Amino acid sequence: MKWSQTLIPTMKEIPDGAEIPSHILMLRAGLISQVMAGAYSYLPLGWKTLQKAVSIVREEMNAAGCVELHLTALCPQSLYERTNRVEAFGNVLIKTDLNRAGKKTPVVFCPTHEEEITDLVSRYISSYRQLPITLYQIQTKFRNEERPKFGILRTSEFLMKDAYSFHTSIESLNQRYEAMYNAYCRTFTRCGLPFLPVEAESGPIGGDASHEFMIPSANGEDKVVHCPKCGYSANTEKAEIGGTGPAGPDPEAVLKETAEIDTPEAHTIEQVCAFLKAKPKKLIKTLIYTADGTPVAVLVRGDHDVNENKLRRLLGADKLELADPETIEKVTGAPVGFAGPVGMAQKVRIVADYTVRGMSNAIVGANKKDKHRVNVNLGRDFEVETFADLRNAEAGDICPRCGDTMTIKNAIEVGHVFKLGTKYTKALAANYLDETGETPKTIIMGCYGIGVNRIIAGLAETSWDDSGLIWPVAVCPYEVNVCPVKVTDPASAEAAEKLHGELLGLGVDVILDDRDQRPGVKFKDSDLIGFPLRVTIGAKALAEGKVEVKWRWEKDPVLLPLETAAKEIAALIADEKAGGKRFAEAMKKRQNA
RNA sequence: CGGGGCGUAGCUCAGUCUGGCUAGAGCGCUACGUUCGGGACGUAGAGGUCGCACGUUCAAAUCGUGUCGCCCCGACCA
Repeated sequence: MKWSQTLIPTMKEIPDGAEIPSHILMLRAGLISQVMAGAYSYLPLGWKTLQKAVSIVREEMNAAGCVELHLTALCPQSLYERTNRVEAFGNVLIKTDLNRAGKKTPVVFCPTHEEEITDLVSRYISSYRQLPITLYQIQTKFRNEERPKFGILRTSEFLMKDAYSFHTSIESLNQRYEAMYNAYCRTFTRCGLPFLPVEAESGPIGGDASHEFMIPSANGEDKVVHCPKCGYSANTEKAEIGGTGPAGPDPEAVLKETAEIDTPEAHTIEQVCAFLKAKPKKLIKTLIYTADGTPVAVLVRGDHDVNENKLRRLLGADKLELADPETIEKVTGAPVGFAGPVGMAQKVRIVADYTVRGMSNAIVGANKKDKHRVNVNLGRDFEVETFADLRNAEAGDICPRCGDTMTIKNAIEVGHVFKLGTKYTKALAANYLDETGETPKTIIMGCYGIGVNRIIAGLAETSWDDSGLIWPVAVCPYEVNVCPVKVTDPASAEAAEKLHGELLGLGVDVILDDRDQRPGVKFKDSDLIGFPLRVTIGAKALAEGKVEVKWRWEKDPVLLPLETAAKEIAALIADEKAGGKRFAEAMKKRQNA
């Protein structure tokens, strides 16, 4: 490809509104262009890069024995009603009506495809002989994000590889799950991404049934808990906290007289702290939940957050939600914001996080409007039915596996593997007959997603320097940029054309910067876009029959003889494309620096 | 949905507080010339309903009300 014949609108300045590296650099390098909040067009360079990620994903899926198909992006809403997901998705689901002959058909833009694929399977698969099977597609997904942000990291329209496996047994599902897990590791490794598989909240089957693949990055929206010693990694919804916390309050602590005090208009932790000049750590947060309709009081330390998944498990509840204001008023006798555990045990069950056991002279709501109670102590002033790990993990918490201290870092989620069980197959009657040919059985299902755009965004977010982006050969706009310093010099132009042609013939993805621009402009653009390899053709070296070859992440070029340059470059590229070792090493160096 | 910020040339922005002549700069773009190994220079040009609507005023980019859009923080996120 010749530069002058494609569209590469690079920018010198930081576009208004872009704040994080991947967003700024992808816009500046002319890879993407914003259409509206949460929707970006892929320009030629961006599209090429994305397609390379798509190819790697496809190759690995095929190698793992998955079968590609293509479902529709539009789907009748009735299908989502059968799985109750119109309500579950709520505002995230983008709905519209098809108007045909004056009759309206409600349809949705698919935010995912469990419904469609399961419906398909229910119609075409009916025998154990057809199972197991794993079907996948690479499709645009639509989700009405309340707040799209960070360029292409969070958009309303995005490309997803979604795979679904169907089984007759848990063993078969487990096998497939492991195969997919490994395929994901290979995929992200090939893409040059520094990924971290973490345990995620598991589905109805329980156990280690779900993993997310994360790219550690300061601008990631998710938080992962990581133990540097044993490698335990989990997202914050899932992360267990080691140990059972303190056995009781500090024995040295002097238990003070409890008292009720006025705290007018202070109904948040923040307001109470400001009013009493106390730290959130001194407060016990009392939250009223309803578990399958029954109210329950949950206590955590003021600076902690309740983990609803842990709470749900402890209570064994199907439906768990924060109680509405009327229920809270009925249970506590006070408006929202003044709940406390004193005297509440008679009314509802009280459960508490382990940390609460170690608190003394705490501040709690007084169950009266505009009143709190200070110097409250466990055992003397209130009782708790059950202590458990009920909060989100924090940096410094104890690792549940090895007992060491854990850290927390931000990360971008690029993939998710999940054991679904029979949630959708049951709802959509996807059944099969086994060897006995008797009662139909429900198919067991797994699902596996990769956010393909996020592979690109993840690379752009983690791989750049002051001059611009730095792509690995496996995922890049063009592998080689042939850059004649002066196109008006016939010898240079001719040599560049020749090399460009030879590289094309050798299967190298090459672009020729044939623009009549000053060298500075061409070099800056080349670095900004981040082509892995640049071949500079200048008059001086050319006079000796040489060209300069430089990796984007290296400082100095290497001189190669023009006659053999094409072959040598093609070999270099093939080698780096297969292993990505040079890129990985350079990335490690940058991260350490 | 709450809080904050911003809409002026293709891009980045000044001008708005304190209303007033033909609305500006840099980059980019067009033409010509000089340049040519890390974002050159000169000359001449093209390019704007100042987001939109209504209002106040002799007069609105500037003031008021409304509305639309974009960005950030928070809430939400199978």
